Amino acid sequence: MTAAFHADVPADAVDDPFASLNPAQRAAVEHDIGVAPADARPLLVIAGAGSGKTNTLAHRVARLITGGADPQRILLLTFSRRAAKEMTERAGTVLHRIMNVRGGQAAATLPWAALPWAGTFHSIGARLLRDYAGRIGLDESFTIHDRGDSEDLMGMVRHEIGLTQTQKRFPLKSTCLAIYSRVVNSRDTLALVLQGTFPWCSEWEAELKTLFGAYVDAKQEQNVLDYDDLLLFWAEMAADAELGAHIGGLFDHVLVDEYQDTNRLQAAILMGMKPGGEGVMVVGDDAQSIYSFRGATVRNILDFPKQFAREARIVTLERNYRSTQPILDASNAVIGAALERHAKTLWTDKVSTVLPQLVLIPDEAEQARWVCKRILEHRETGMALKAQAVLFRAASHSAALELELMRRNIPFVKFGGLKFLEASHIKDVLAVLRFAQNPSGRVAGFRVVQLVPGIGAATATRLLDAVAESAEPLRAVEQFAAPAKSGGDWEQFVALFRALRAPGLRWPADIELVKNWYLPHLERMHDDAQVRVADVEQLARLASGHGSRETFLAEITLDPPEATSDRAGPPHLDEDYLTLSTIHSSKGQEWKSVHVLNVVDGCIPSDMSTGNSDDIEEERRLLYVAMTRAKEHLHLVVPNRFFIKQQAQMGDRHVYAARSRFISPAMLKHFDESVWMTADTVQSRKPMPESVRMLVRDRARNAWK
DNA sequence: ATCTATTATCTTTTT
DNA sequence: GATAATAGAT
Repeated sequence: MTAAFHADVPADAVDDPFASLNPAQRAAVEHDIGVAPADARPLLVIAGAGSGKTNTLAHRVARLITGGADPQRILLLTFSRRAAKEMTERAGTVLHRIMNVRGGQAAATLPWAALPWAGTFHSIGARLLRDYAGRIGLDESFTIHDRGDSEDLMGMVRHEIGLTQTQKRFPLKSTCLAIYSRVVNSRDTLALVLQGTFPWCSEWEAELKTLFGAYVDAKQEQNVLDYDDLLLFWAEMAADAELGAHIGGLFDHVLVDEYQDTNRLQAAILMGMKPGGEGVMVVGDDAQSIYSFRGATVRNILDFPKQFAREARIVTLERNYRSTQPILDASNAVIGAALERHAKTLWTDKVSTVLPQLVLIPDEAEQARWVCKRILEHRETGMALKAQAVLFRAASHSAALELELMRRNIPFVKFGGLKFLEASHIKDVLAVLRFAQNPSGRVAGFRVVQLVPGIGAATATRLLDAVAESAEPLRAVEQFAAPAKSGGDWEQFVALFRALRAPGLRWPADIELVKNWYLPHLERMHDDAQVRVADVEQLARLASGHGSRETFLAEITLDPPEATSDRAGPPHLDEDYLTLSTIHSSKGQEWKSVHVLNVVDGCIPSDMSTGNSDDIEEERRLLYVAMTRAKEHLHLVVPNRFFIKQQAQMGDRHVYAARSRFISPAMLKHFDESVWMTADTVQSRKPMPESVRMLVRDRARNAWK
C-alpha cells in the first residue's frame, strides 16, 4: 500500500520535508533507501547530546515508510516506554507533513496506525514470548515478576535450601538477585561477576550457584518470568537457527535507540535476529553511557561496525541544537577529561554571554532555599515551571528541596526513586490479580493468603502446596481446611477467588471485586488507610485503561507509573509544574533551565562507586548527561556542608564536602563562580549543630574498638 | 501457629 | 531510618 506513494513522488521535491535536517542527519535518514531490504548495510549513528537524535530517528522511520517499508514490519526498540511513545508520535507527525506536502489525497487516506512494534526490549520480548509460548514450552498464562517479586522469590528459595541458617550472614536477597541479574545480562561467569562487582560475596560462590539453580527451577515450576527472562528467552529463541530466522524475518527494519545502554544479551538478540545486519540501525553516544550497573556495555557500540557479515556505515552527529555555546564549552571540558572516548566535540551556533553557574552554598537546607529562589526568578522572567528541572544523583537527595517546594506551594513532579508499585497496599492488590491469573505463582499467593486474619506463613505454605498438587486451583482453595479462627474472612476470600476465576468475568470488573474485598482489610491493618485508599482508586483508574487482566498486569510491571508526587496522581497536564528527576531518569530530555544538586565528591561521584576507575568514569558521564540537558541556563550547586547517612557504627553526620572532582580548577574558567551566604545563614551557624557533637563522641568511642 | 516487639544490618542509579 | 531475622506473648 505505501509503496504506491513512493512511486509517484520525486525525491527532490521543491518542498522538501527533510530540508530542516543537516547533512549528517540527512545521510542517516537517507541511508540505503531504495536498496532492497536484504542488501541494506547496517548503520551506526553516533549522536552527541542534543544533536537531534530523536528527530533523526523519527525522520528515518517516516522515510522508510515513504520508501515503501511496511510499518508493521519495523521493529523500533527504545530504552523506555516513554521514549517509544514519543518516537512514534514524532514519526507520525513527520509522515503527515510529508503526505501533505506531496498532495493531500494521500495524507487523508494514510493508514497511520502507529508502529505496532515500537517498545522497550522488555515489552517487545514479553509480547514475542506470549506469541511463541507454545513453541518454547512455556505456558502462555505466565505472569511477570517485578524486582520486588523477584527478590521475594529469591528469598523464599534461599530459605528453602537452608541458606538463612548459615554461620556467617548470607548476602541479602536483593544482593543475590542483583548478582544473578548481572550474570544473566552480562553473559559473564559467576566467578567473574563476583570478582568484579561483588567481591565481598566471593566466599559464597558455591552456595550462590546452588541458589540460582533452584531459583530458575522455581520460576519454571510456578510459570513466572522475571525481567531478565524476557531478554534471556528471547535471546535463546534468536540463537536457534530456525526460530531466530523466523523471528528476524518478521521485520525488514530493526532500529535501536540508546544503544550505548544495551547489554550483551540485547546485542545477542540483535545478532540472532539479523546475523547479516541487513536493515539494522542503532543510535547512541558512548559519552552518555550511564547504565553499566545494569550490565550495559559500551563495547556494543564500539564493536557494532564489524560485528555483522556486512560492515556498518557510521554517521556522526556533532551539531548540537539544544544548548548555548557556554554550556557546551563547560560540558565538553568535563567529558574531555574522560580516560577513553570517541573523539567528538559538540558545537552550536547558539551564542550566549551567560556562563553556566557554579554556586557555593553553606549547606543543604540553604541549597533548597536558593534553588527555589532561582526557580521563581526564572518564572518571573516568563519561563514556565515546565521549562525547568532539578536533577540529582540519588532519589533521596531531593528531600529537603521537596519540603521547601511544598512550603512555597510550587507544584512539582518527581521522576525516579520510590515507585507507586512499591507501596505495600498496591502490591497487595496486584498480588491478588496475579494470583488469580496464575495460581502457580507462589510469591503472589503467599502474600495474598496472609492478608486473611489468622493465616500466617505456615498455613499459606500448606495452601500453596495443595494448589500446586491439584489440577484445578479453585477446587483446591475451596476444599482447603483453613484455621477455624479465620472463619468468615476465609469464606470471603474463597468467594473472591471464585469470582476472579469465573470464565465470564469481564475486565475491569476484576479490580472492583478486589477493591471491595480489600478495603476492609486495609482499614484494619493501617492507621493511614485514607491515603492508601486513594492510591487503590488511582490503580483502579489505571486498570480501566487496559484491555484485559493479562495485559494490565504485564504492562504495569514493564511500564510502572514513574512519576510520584505527594498528592494522589500527578498534577493535571494543563497545569504548570516543575520537574524533579534523578539524572538517570532525565535521559533524553531537555529544559531551558537546569539545576544540578550536590555537585560534590560523595554524590557525584557517589561514595558507592569510587571503587574502580570504570565506575568513576561512569559517574563523570553522569555529570555530563546532567549538564547537557540544559538549553539556556545551567546551575551547578555545591553545598559546602553535606548531611550523609552513614553506616550505623559511624552514625549520621555532616561532612565538609569538596566540589566534585570532575570540575577541575582548569575548568573553572567555563563557569561563573559565586558564593551564597545570607545574614540568616551566618547567624544560624553560631550554635553548634547537635550532630557535630555526636561525631566527636563517636570518634572517642571508636578509638577503642 | 500467629501476631507483636526487639535487635542487628545496610542505605545509587532501573527495565 | 527502613528492613529482616529473632524472641516472646497469645
